[in-house]
Amino acid sequence: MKKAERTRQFIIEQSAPLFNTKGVAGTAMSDVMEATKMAKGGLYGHFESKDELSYSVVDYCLTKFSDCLNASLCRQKTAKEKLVAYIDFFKDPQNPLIDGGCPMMNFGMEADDTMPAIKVRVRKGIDCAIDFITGIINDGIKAGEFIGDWNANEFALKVFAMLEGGTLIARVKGNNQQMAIIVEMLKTEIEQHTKK
Amino acid sequence: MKKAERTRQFIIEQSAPLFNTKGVAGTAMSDVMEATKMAKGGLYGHFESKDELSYSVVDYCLTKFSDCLNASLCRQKTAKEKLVAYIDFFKDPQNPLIDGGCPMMNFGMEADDTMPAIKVRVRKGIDCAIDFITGIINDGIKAGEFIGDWNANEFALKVFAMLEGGTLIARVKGNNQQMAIIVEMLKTEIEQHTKK
DNA sequence: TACTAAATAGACCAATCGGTCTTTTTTAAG
DNA sequence: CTTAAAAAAGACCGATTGGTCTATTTAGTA
Repeated sequence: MKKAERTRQFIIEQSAPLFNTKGVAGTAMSDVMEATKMAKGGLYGHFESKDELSYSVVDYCLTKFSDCLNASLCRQKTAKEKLVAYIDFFKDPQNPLIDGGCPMMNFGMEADDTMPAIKVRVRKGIDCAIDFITGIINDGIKAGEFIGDWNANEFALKVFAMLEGGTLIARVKGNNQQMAIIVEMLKTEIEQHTKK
Repeated sequence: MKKAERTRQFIIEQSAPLFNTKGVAGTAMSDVMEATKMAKGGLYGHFESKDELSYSVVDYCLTKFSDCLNASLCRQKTAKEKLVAYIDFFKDPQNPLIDGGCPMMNFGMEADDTMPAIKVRVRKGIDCAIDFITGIINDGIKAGEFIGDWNANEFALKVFAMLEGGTLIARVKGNNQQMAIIVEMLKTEIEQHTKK
């Protein structure tokens, strides 16, 4: 990897927590300068605008999210274990993977009306997330772990929506009490659809 | 109501859609000037800072949300009808009560790490919302509409989390398909806990 | 080690930011 | 209608914004 490419990646990684906590509009290039200890000229040699940097940051956050999730899940063997691991991945919004919380919610809510380029990235992230859960459930049905008439799509959607809703509550309230209940409810529902 | 108070309210009402769509950081006082057709001096006669205006806007949005919800629910007689009406209130995130979508999610996500004064307001809003659902369910249990061993708190939390998660999905994807499924799932679960 | 190309620094820019203050206009009571 | 007070306008302020450009430093190769 060339020097330039390494530096570019370094800038993205240092900027990600900033954008994810303060938002795109709330993050100034002076913040990025401080976080990277680089001068303005250095930054603009790698990104032609703050917008372009923000797109790269969103891509990085979503990819990191997906990568870590995958890494966590591939340690599990059965579909049920994977499903539970997926849910547990969200259970502590106070200590998120990237400072600021879930990038899908952060960037999604900021971008929905005003930043189409970011909105489309988040949309793909959400689609991937739900499809991923659906896939695990269908695998479990095929493997005979789960009962056959479980609607994989519906439950995947329920899992994702409840986890994101729970993230909102936990972040705003500053504790994970409600999130813990949500996680328990989801696990109970998984148990009810597991063959004995 | 004095002139000053009317003007103050006018400024808040005109600003609410701005802050709710573009965010606090993304909304400039020049935007508020344009929306209200007022000059800077006029605005700062009613609010000592942009921050103070933003707090009033958040309060206004949450109050409007709560008021409209109450108005919608008090038209219903039974607890079940109220519960269904509550859910239906969220079913079309493409056409929200206030431009920009759900203020709890919009302001909550922007404020969670950086704006404690807004965060505390949203926290109260979320608590009220969940308590409100819990109350409806408990009323329904007492009235004999719902089965007795239904955990009101848990289901209230589920309703709120799924609706907020569904709002995120709908806003980012630009359609209500998933939200419609979520609404259906919730109604089905209500039906399952209704005495026949 | 010398040299060339890539990478970075930082002075600089116009535009915009949130906010102030004095002047002017509007309001409402007598 | 007069008048005193309230409300609004808009010129103005320093700070900060995103972004440019040239001089300088660094990196890699012959």
